[in-house]
Amino acid sequence: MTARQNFAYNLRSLRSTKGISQERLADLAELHRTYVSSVERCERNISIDNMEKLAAALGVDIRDLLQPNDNPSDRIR
Amino acid sequence: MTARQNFAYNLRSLRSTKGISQERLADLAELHRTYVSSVERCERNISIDNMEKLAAALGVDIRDLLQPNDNPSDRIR
DNA sequence: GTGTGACTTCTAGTCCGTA
DNA sequence: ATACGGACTAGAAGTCACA
Repeated sequence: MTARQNFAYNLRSLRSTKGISQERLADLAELHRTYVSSVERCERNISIDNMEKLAAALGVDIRDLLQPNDNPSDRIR
Repeated sequence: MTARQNFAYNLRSLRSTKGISQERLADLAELHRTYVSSVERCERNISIDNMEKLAAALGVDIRDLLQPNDNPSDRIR
């Protein structure tokens, strides 16, 4: 369970809870749609500035996106 | 008070509380001494992987390094 | 022990497309 | 609405010499 995996999982989870699309989130955070997609798929080593942008776009604290969770898919890796 | 500023401040603060040098921390985290220095001075837009390395080296949770604080120097900026 | 500028290598991040 | 690929540019990673 890396920080990156937690971030990816929480991002997707929070985003869909709020009912917004990757595209919309990307716009709000001023990032590219495909980039948000790759972050959620845990492919990217995101920087702190962009983590903050995404957190702000979702209206949460950056630490909320780093909260440990035990999503099954992470355990597989 | 950006996430970056919080991280920088907490890193330095926690590190010196533990009484270890930048050099020692860098070794523990497998990063370069001058890189740690520049992160503490808020010059670098550090990535999540390196944040995790530093947190692990200090024996704390990554979220502890993102805790908001009201250090005076940040207010000046 | 730390700060800093300069530098190269590597990847983050964008933009175009297809499915 | 999302995944994924290729090609590209911006910027982070990583190192060094010197103060």
